Amino acid sequence: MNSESEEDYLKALYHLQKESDEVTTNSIAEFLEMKPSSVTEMLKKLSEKNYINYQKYKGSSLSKKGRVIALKIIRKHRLWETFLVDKLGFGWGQVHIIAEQLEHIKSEELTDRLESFLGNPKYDPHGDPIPNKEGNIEKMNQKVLIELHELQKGIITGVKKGTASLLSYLDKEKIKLGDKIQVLEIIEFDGTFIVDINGRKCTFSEKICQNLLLETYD
Amino acid sequence: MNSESEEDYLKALYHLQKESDEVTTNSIAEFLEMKPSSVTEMLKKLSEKNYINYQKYKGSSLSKKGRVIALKIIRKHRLWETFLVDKLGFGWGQVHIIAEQLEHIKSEELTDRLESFLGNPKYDPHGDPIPNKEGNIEKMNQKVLIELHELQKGIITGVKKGTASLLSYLDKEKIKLGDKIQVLEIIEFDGTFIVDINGRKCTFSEKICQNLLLETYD
DNA sequence: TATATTTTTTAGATGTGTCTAAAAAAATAT
DNA sequence: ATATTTTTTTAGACACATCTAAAAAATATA
Repeated sequence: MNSESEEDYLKALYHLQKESDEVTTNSIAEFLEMKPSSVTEMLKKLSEKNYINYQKYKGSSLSKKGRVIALKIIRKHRLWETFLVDKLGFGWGQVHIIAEQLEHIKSEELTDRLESFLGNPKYDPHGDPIPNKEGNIEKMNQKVLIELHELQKGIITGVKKGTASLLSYLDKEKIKLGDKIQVLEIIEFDGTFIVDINGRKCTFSEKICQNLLLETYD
Repeated sequence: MNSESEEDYLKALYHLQKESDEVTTNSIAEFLEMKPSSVTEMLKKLSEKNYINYQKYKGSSLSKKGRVIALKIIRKHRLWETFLVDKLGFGWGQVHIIAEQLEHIKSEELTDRLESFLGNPKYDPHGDPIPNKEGNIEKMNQKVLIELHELQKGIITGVKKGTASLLSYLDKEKIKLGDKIQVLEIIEFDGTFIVDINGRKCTFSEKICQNLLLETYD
């Protein structure tokens, strides 16, 4: 049986791994809002359990076993989000925190029954694919920043074709591929996005938002 | 914010208090399957937080504040049980363990939405009353042992009128009012109940079951 | 390449909730 | 009324997951 903490780390690994195959200790720490030393501790434990491949000072990555566990958590998260929105009438922005608790409830039968109660949905309310019982998931779907709603989170994965200049702008602003981003506010008047990047507040024009690609996560 | 552990203790206090007003440290330990020393520790903490009245070597009892918290947990537990049975098609015996996890999910809005999604039920699938948002609950409903189903749990609260002799029988068997009981198996052939009392296996004839009163709990 | 900086790990501390063993208080029996 | 037993508490230990501060390794820079 795995602790909630372990599950959170595996989920983090999964999301961060979509960006680059080897995940750094610091990026996990930042993602989970923890200190790198705490992450190291946990990485040792997860490695011990053969959930991840980890070598001191090198990065870490999920093992097959670890990925299956991560996908089971993500499956539960997305099913619960679907339940909260479809059945209980919650709004998009509200379901995150609650689903983060519900995803740790342990009962395979519960998950399966929930799935069929929801009509075997293929996508959650944000359009992200729901892994199946076996831990298979549709290829990740990249989104344009402008499609995100308030409070949604993602990882920067690239820019639209022909906008390399945007990359250099981001470079100047010390924003890199793989950075974690959360939409804080969308100004209705001009479509400006106020986002949080690595704890720093940033303002993006509508044009930037139309060209910045990211992978959302829950 | 209270920990799951604190919530479990308050809930235990609530259930045990239905039997006698002052609850002993040992009875809590037995109820929660923990060592008395651990219970003492927690009682000190809960007392510190003004959730219980506690005096060394005397018993403990819920404060008004503590009772409200306990009832909120019980409310959630019974709503989730209703969800599991009514919406997901679980059987009676299966929902306990799952609801014990779900009852700790923290979101008032979730609880309230769930309640209205379920059609504002007044009773859970076992017939136990569901406390309302304000923490009011219908007078506890005492049941006859024979009404219980397999795996259901209760606390012995008395015997039917005119069966004082049953009490002396129970006395001989070292079974007292306030003892925790769980139905392990019901023999269809003759209606015999095999139950667990304080970790000890016991067999009750149908006649005994018709006369033994208890308060069920989840 | 030598030095400085950043990243990662180690060492040791803390808080929570549990345990065991022993001491203290209360209840029971002689 | 005293001795015995039971209950409850205290004292000290441990596991878990976190932290801070310092050391070690890797990376970047001059």
